Amino acid sequence: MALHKLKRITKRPDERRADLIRAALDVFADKGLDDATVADITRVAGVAKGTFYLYFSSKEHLLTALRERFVEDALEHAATLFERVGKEDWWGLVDATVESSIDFGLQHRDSIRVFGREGLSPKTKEALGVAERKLNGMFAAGIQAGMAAGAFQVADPELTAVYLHHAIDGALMEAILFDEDLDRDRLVAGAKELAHKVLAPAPPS
Amino acid sequence: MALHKLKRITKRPDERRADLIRAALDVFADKGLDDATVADITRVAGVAKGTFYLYFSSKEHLLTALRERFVEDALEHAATLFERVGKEDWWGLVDATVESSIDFGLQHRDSIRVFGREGLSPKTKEALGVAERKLNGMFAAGIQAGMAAGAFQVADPELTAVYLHHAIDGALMEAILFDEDLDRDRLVAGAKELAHKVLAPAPPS
Amino acid sequence: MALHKLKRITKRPDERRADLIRAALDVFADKGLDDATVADITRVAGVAKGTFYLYFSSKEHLLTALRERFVEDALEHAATLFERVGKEDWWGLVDATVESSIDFGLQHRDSIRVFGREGLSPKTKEALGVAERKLNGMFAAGIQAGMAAGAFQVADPELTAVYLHHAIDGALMEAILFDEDLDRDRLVAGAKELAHKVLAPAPPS
Amino acid sequence: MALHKLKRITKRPDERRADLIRAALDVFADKGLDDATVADITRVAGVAKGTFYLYFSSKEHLLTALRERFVEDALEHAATLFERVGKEDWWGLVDATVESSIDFGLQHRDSIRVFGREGLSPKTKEALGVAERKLNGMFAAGIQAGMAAGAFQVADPELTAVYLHHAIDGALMEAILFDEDLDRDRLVAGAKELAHKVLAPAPPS
DNA sequence: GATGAATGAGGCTTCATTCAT
DNA sequence: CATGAATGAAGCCTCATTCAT
Repeated sequence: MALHKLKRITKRPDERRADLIRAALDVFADKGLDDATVADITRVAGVAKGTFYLYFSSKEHLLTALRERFVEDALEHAATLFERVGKEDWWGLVDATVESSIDFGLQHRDSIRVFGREGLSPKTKEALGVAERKLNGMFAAGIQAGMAAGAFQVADPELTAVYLHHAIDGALMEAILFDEDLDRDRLVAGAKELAHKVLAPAPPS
Repeated sequence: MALHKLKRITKRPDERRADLIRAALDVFADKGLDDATVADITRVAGVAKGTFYLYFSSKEHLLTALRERFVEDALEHAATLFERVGKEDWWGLVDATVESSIDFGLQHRDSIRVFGREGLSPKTKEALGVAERKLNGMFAAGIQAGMAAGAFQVADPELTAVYLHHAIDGALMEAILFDEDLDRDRLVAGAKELAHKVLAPAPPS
Repeated sequence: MALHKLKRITKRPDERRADLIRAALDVFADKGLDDATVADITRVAGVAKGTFYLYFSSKEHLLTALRERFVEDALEHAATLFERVGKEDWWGLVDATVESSIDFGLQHRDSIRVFGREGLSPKTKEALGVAERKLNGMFAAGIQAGMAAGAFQVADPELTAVYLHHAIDGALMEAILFDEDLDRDRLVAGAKELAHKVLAPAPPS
Repeated sequence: MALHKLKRITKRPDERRADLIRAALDVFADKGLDDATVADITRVAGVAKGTFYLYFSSKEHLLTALRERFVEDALEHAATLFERVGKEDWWGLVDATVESSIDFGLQHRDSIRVFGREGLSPKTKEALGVAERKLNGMFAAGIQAGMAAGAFQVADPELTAVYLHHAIDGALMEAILFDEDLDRDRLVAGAKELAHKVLAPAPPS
């Protein structure tokens, strides 16, 4: 009678869940949010299709979970940086922010691959747009603080925050997506130079 | 109540085709490439589903056609700018390039909404990646020419091209996608300032 | 205003109709009844799609027309042969029947290609089945007449008619469908030999 | 009244697969290869439409599977017969071959109904044509062996194989398709008589 | 917990037929 | 008479989700 269903490994729920998330990130990065199927994910995770629904109530919920985790991480990271505003040397802060942002991106390449790309698609506009705006707000506030302190000088702090953010983010994403072996240090050095030039007060000319 | 069968209207093929392209761009921008259905497009275009296939052999082919048209336009636009390199005042050229790029983006908001967003997704990576690289190459070449002429000074011209490109592109896209009423002039002024600061030789300090 | 719709040739209705029938036979033979589209037919016939419906009220009707014409021809051909029964030498009649049948098939290869093949499919079962039975009946009657006259001798005249009919028909069809250059004389000689052996009285042993 | 959602029944894959094949053969026989829809098949099999694709990747693949199975069976059957060539009494062999062929056809009436009919249509020409030719080759070889042994005598062994094959096959198919109650023994007796007469050496006359 | 067979809504595409020009 | 753009029903196939084991 016994059909000998071999492999029927039971794992701790959080492990299983982690497996599935890892697999999902993999597959999403590889095929895109829409082309990735639940079957793809479970295959990569090495579980049966039904198992997916033991951990996530739908594909959409998994996405939301992933997105939220990523957004939280990003905001937390930004908050950590922001806390240092005013407490230390402005240019050191700029360097630290730039470097830390790039490293944050590199540490989260998986999520970046997924959300950076389709982060602006209609479905996720709302979700990520808000976070994006918060980030921009924090950076803009930092710039303004630096201006108030006489360290920086830009005509339009908010817009500058947006430009710097997209410069670094966009380049990072391009590097992650296309460069097989991207040069982290080159990226960092370039971004620092960029930020310095942009934020520096105009020479007395 | 019944708004059925509003009598069949025949149009010249190029008009119908244009209708469909307009509708497609609309719908794609609205729902995203994958969530947009052929039925959505034909509904917006005011034709029957079968009519779509009189003009495009598949949803995929329409996408390709749209993408190619957009890429061609963008490359042509860049080529036009590039032709002016070396023939005129460098800073005037920078301003013109920045302004023209933003205006190009605004004129093509529809395509930007569609391709800017999902332009880096796995399915279109190949297609748009190549064009992106060409654009970057042209901008980098322009920067190098300016450096050779002693007008600009940057440590890493290629990377600078990438950063500037993404700064302007990203900000433009964000503006197009989120700002109900985006301020073109503010965007242009900010981008000019950005480019000037980034490309200007360091002051003798 | 005038769009200069060039080619708008008007032909005599019967010519047009003949063109369409020729084209249809071609296309049906080439792609099969179901895979052949009305568009295929009109393209081959060199007319617009709408024109088809000026001459046939539907694809089905065209098929019916074709089928009927073919069946009529076949029955008439058989009737002609049958009229000679009893009026002449039995073996000469056999030879003439065999030869004439093969030649009839070769002259109608187009129809054979179409109807021989799908003639037994559910849709046409009724239509061609009846004709087939009539033909068999006539051949069987001929054989019985020959037996009554002492010329032939078979155990089961009806079944023999069926066997002979399929032998010749099947081989002919196979030749038409697969043999690039089928040897009509070889086919005829073989069929005559076959018929003679089958109908000849058993030797006194 | 409502016969909806009769609770989902899970079966062993091979059973389900067999159900679907049975249903497919039924439906194909009933409506023809092209007019049969996947929905027809699943309705007869008593499953949802999607279930079909759990077992066959497309309608076309199912057809291929069915066809291959049938061709294999037929070739194997012929091979079995052919092995006996030369090892036993020639006329006994003829009788056995004829009888076995008819019985094979009757056992496979389902497939015959489907493939016999549309076996020569353009789409399957290639697939079945090759097998047909192989079969003919084997029968021709058998006849030639019998001639070499002095048992048979025909002018054109290859052509004779073709004629005999089509005589029996065609009659069998006609019987299967049209005769509600076909008389197997009559068919066998007639075919034996036919084969004997055709293969027998001419009387010294 | 885990499995994977089963489901069915919904998307893409074809093509016989219609109809305004 | 002739055209060919337009229609929409109908077929194939995918995949998120459910459920019996």
